[in-house]
Amino acid sequence: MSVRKKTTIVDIADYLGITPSAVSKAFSDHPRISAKTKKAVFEAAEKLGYQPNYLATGLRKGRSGLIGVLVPGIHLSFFATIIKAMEETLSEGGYNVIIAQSQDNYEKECAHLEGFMKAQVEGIIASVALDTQTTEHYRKTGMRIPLVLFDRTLRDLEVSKVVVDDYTGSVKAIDHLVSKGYRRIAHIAGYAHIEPFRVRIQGYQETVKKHGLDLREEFIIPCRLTVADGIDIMNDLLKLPEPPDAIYAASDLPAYGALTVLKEHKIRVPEEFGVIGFSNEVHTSMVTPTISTMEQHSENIGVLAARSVMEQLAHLYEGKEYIPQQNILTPKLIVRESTNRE
Amino acid sequence: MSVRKKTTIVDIADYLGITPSAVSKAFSDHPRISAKTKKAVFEAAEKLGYQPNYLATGLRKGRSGLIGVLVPGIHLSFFATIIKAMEETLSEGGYNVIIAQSQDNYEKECAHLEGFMKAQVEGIIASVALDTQTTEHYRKTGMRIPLVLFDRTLRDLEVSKVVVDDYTGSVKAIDHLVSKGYRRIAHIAGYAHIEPFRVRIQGYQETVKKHGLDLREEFIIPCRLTVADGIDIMNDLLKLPEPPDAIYAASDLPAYGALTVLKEHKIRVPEEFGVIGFSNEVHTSMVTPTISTMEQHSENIGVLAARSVMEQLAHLYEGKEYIPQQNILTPKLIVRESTNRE
DNA sequence: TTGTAAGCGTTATCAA
DNA sequence: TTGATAACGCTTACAA
Repeated sequence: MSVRKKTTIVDIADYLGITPSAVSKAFSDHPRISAKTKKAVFEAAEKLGYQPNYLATGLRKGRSGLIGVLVPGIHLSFFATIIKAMEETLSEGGYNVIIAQSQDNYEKECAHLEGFMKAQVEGIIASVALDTQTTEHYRKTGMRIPLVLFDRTLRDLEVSKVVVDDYTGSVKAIDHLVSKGYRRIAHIAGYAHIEPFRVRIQGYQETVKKHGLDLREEFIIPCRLTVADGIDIMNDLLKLPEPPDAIYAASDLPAYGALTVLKEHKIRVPEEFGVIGFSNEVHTSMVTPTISTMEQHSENIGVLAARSVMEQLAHLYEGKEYIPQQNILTPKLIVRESTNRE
Repeated sequence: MSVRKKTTIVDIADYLGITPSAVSKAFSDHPRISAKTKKAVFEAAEKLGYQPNYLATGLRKGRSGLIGVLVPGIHLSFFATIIKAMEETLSEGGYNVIIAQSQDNYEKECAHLEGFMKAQVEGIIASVALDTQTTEHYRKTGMRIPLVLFDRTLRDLEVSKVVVDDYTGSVKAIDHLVSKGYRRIAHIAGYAHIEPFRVRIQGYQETVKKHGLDLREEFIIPCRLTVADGIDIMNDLLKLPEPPDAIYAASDLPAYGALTVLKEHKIRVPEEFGVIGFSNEVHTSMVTPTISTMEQHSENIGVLAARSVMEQLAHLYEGKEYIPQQNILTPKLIVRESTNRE
């Protein structure tokens, strides 16, 4: 743990009897520096254990090489998978990734956004907290540096977005349930102020109507989409005078919760009751019965969002204008046991 | 996306007709600066939308405020949970977290370690890649800045570590299986050059011997601990002239893989065959039958590792020596259906 | 209580 | 082809 001083370009310069500026040029492969000097510099760097100091470079160039990634929480496999892909893509692009979690809390979201700005991140990729009702903080940062929102986006914010086509997702889910003969379909929903959940609800409503089924108020239950929520809601639904015969959950977690309740009540899935989730979380293919769901291509989302910031940055540094882009992925229905009857 | 210039302390100084140094002192709550000036500075900062530039501060103070976290992959819920806790703890301590993934690849591990040094991280928390057979790169970084290894540690590296008592974990797992009457226990193992896996193997061997059961070479199968590995290995085991009647897997992923094979073969779990995993991954409590496992307290690991770097850093900046610490957590047996017979 | 000035490690501009 | 110099934004002795 010795705090021996780091070697700098000055050390290399002294060592070789040249100036720091020559060394700097050698490293950046400046055209007007002799091959001989370059070689000498590289060797000296190796020998002295030189590591460039990104803080200094960043300060001088006005570029930190940092991208901030803000998500509700890393423990959710959906976000974990996306971050994994983002980190890989950004890292290949030469960026370092700094990560923060809002824990679905608005204040934390603001604080971390500020922290990112202080750290001089060049761009931000974010998925908004459930508690967030206002767009101001994102608008402010989006005006200063490239901002890409994914999955949990805000409707009236004109920034680049990477989302799945949630409307189509709902349509596919409901169409599927109906094709399997389910008629009284309830929706365990997310909060409508967050884009994807609003759209999923809308898709659910319109598709249910399309099939001529009646649209019941009590069949749409917004929640925080946890396993516990799924359990509570399913219990409540079963107590209704006319309970549903299927649920479409906006996330796989409450879908699983609902499933456990059905099992407890010895209601056979899929024979008597259908269950479909959203996201294709790992557990959906592991549980019994396996849960039908919508694949969201999380890896893709990560890669696209990462590319999107990097593109914006590239444009910016070339002095070009950058127009916010929408990347919309089509979700894919994955039929598993929980709906596959007949 | 306007690139309007950022406001600096100079802007604030000019605005107030004072000097940048006074502004700087006001922000750092310097004792010898008037309350009036401080107030004026804060108001001006607010008004002008000032954000301190951490690159500049970092360069000047020789502290970046960055901690590097290097893990094999974020998608594994074990690591995701740990990172979640780390980020929260470090963020409370005023640090930003930069994340990188080795993808269990030695070269990537080295590259990211170097990247961290260039980014001037103040400390590093890491869990080593499966492919890593040498300690040199970690030793080198550990000599320059505080390094904390967790879970996947290296034996002959004297740095701070946060691990679970893997030996005890094995003992508890085997004792439990034996108490349930299983006698021919196989071990789906990790690679022995990584500490926790070596120790788990050792614990397995000695406990099996302790119970007077015979220790078969073909009952210890090292692998990369994926679901697929679990499937392949279970298939192979069933082909043995004398197959095992239980498996103890060093991870919950292959444990699940093995389980699917057993189900396919209509071998009843736990009646005819016992399965126990390690880590208490989410899926273990969701699948049928639920899988017995060892709780590793991943959140705790994250918090402890985070605190450990911060402590080392604190000591360092106070000029004190810091002695590497070992944090050893005791794993807890979680009995579920997959072993709970009789 | 505040100002002056140097410096953290790099790079860009200009001059040699 | 290389060197001198200033600057990026901030902190910190030291001076006033």
